[in-house]
Amino acid sequence: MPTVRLPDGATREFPGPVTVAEIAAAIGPGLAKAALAGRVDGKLVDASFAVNADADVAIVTAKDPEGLEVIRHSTAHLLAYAVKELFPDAQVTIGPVIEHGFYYDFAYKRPFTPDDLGVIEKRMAELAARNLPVTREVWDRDEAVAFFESIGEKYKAELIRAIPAGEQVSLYREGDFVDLCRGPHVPSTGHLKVFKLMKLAGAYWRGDSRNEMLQRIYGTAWATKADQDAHLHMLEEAEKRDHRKLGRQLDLFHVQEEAPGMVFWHPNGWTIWQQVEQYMRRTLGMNGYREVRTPQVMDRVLWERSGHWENYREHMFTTASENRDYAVKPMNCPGHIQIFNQGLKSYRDLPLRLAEFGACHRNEPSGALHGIMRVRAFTQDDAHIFCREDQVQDEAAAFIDLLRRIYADFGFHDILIKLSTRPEKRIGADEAWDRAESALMAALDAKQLKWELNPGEGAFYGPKIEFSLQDSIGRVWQCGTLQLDFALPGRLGAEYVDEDNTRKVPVMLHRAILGSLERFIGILIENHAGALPVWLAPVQAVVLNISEGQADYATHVTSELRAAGLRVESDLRNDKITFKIREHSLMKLPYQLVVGDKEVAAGMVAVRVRGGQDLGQMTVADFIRRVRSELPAGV
RNA sequence: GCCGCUUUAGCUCAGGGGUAGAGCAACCGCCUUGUAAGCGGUAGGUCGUCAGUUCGAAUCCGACAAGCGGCACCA
Repeated sequence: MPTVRLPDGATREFPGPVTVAEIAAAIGPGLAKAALAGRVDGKLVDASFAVNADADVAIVTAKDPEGLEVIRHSTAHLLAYAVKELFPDAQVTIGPVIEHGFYYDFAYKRPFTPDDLGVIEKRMAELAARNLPVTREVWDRDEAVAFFESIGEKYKAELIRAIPAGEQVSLYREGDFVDLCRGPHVPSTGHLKVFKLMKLAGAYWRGDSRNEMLQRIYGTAWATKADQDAHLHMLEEAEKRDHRKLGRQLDLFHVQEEAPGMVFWHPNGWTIWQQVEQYMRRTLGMNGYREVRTPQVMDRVLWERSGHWENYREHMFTTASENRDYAVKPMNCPGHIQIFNQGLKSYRDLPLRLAEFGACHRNEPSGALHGIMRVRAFTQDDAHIFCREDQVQDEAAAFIDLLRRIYADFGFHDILIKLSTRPEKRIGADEAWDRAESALMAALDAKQLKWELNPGEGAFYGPKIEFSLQDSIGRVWQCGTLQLDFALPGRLGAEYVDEDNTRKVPVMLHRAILGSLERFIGILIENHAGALPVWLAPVQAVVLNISEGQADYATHVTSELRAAGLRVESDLRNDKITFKIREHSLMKLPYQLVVGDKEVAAGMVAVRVRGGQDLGQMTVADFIRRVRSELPAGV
């Protein structure tokens, strides 16, 4: 006589064992139809799961987040079913739920084509329309291995073999298709109504590049058509923000075949860069950093001492001259240590903060390159803080404050923080790791910041904090980093004289806020969809004359604004004002200043804001005040 | 690096074994213009590169390169 307690607190008694589906039916026919799965004492189960003792039970429908997951998971199975029907000798592997959908990896003798995708999707729709029941079976592990081997599914057999012997495994059957799966799944394929296959890709078996490559099919699935349409619409919007597309449209930069992974910055793009760099330079200067510059190319011997030659050789561009080998720097730290090493340092010199807009080259694998986000030549807002161990916490705290102020100036307020602690392979004594990790934690906790622990993910030379920001469409970008380094200063011979007149090796903090400027500017472009805030916009305003008669006045206004430090162009072309406005609107300029005979007579400008709002006439001085009022406090 | 796809005019793209097409941009005229495209004309490409099949290749085959989507990588 199980008593079932529902989420609203109501209880119901049943005469004997009762399935989740039956409970739903007892509550109402609408819920019975909508029931996809159940939650029994917190555990997600199939609708067919029998409750035979008192329990908390919730009916899971497409409206619940778990329900949507079940739909996506079952749609992945439906995909595998359709593929097996169409391509019987394809082998199935895994098909998990991911954000917005699912994927399924197959092994097949020939690549799937985009045409196949359409055929598969059609078959999926047919199988869904047949509303085939999806049933759960429990098998003995060894029998399951034997079964999958007998039907030629060697990947599945391998997966099950990894499960401890003697355990039972669950299989799900729909029509002629049987798959190993933990479940739960929808009760029948008819619940799978809204899905779309999105793309084909290669993926390594078990995620290991030493293994063979499988073919992955990505799909999206939703509870309602409207949800899916909204998702597809969001993808279109994201595509419009693509920095590669906007980079061309707004004439910011280009890349070309002869320099893969390296950016040609055009005047507009370089202006953005300069705004970012100069802002960072000012801000670092106000926060106790000294800027330096170190060589691009240094002798192999130095890279051998730093350990790079041994560990990161494939990622370094090298060159040779007069029997000497050189490498183009992939990082700035060895160079900064050379500067630290010039002249004996005292503990009184610490902390010493050396900053560099360091142009680095890393020979990234060709497949990793992506627009200006992942490149081979990039510039970091890099700095290294040399300090005593007892200064780490204060330095970390000051860095976190600085980082948050800078992100806020760029309009990013949602920051995600992860602390990565000692990995298995590491150098340095455990006591040093204890102290370093707790110093970083203390610095975070002192700010009352929320952070996540990433155990074992630190660098071999020290723990680190990673800072990610969230953009206007919710995407997360890891930009900032703070890494403790116990190793490199010692390797490269850095030391200082401490209070007790003994020589000690300083602790070094590697830190960056924006990360790579290339990538950060890419993020800014996508975040703002190209419509950069006034302080970053390459051209802040354009002065447009209506007809030739106002050309002199327009030129005069332009030079007045430039004298005030604004980035202003004039457009005196002999075109209709509507045409010129359209062009500059497409270029996403923050302001367009229209001057006709009325403005000349009044000594004013008619101000049009990006987006179309007409502010009417104002004086040039008022316009300058308005623009200045829009700059962030830190700029 | 691996799998798949793509590469035609400055841009966006159509075409497809018989020596290339549109729109926009550019250039030249006309129009002197009031808040997102005025009108007319001209010019522009050895169809990514190399090699093959063919009487003939931008088109078919192959190699390479770059880009794109993933995977792996991201010190």
